[in-house]
Amino acid sequence: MEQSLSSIRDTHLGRMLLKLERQFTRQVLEKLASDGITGITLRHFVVIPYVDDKGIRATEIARQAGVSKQAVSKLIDELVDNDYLEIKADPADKRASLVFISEKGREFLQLAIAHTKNIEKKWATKVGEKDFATMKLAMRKILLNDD
Amino acid sequence: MEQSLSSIRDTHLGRMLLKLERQFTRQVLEKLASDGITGITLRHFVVIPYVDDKGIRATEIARQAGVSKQAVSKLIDELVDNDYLEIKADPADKRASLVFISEKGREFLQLAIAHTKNIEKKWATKVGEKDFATMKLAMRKILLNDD
DNA sequence: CCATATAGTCAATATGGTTGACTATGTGGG
DNA sequence: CCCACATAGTCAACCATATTGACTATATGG
Repeated sequence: MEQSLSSIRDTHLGRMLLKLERQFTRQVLEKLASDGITGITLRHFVVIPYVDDKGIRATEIARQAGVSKQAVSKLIDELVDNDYLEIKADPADKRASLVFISEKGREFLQLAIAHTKNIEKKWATKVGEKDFATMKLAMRKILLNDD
Repeated sequence: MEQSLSSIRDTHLGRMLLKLERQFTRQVLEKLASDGITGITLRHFVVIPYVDDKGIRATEIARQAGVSKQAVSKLIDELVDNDYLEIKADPADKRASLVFISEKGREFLQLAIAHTKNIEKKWATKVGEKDFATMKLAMRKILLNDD
């Protein structure tokens, strides 16, 4: 039993995933904070990756991201309040708005991507480039076709 | 920019970690639910791995797990209510209680460990045993010595 | 034996999400 | 043409999970 408990504590995959995610998130946010980026957290990345230059509806983001439209609506509001996104009326549908990324949003994205890559690089150094690449590929494969 | 956005969407490490963790958690909980296990969720695993046969104090779990003692206290209460844990007065300190795992708790643990291993096995099959092992080892290494 | 630290609880608050009800607008079939 | 029904988005209520602060009871070292 002791054996079982300690094996859960040390190598339980679920907890490792959780801890790594928190660590990664925290480090990215710290870097962004030191750039003076405010009013944004990583939860906003539920929305951001779905925004493109053609404009997208809140409902569409909600559907694709798998969260409620109310949650997406709130995230968009916050991002608009901080000038990272812009919304325009959808000419094709008076009920809808289209979400676009702003200039400030693009700048923020460049920073976020750079920090993300730096932290990945740091981690890659810890475990070796090759094994790190294997790890990421394995993760992607699992996500690609798991029930 | 499109390139950047889509690269974030598809391979951003933070989101992969988050999604994998949720997927793993959900699957374990589904399995446990189909065993008739109730009143327990994976957040209780913040507490469970620290319980051993010698008994442990709530405060000590909180310290080691890095969460508030209030949060741990609530988790323990729930686990005790559902008979997965037992608490006894600490003979050495009248302020304190010691947390032990119950018989029901041991049975639950066996199931949880089995399901965890099965899901890991399923994932290992998807990416290959060798790469899966590399992935887990890499994750452990990163957790071991990251700031 | 008192000053201070510690174990644990209760309450208030923060955060981040959900579901439900609603308004306004769009759309397809009689 | 228009009505029934679907859809975009908002507002409000609620829920889950954690935090911090204030408190009580007990321990302990100078």
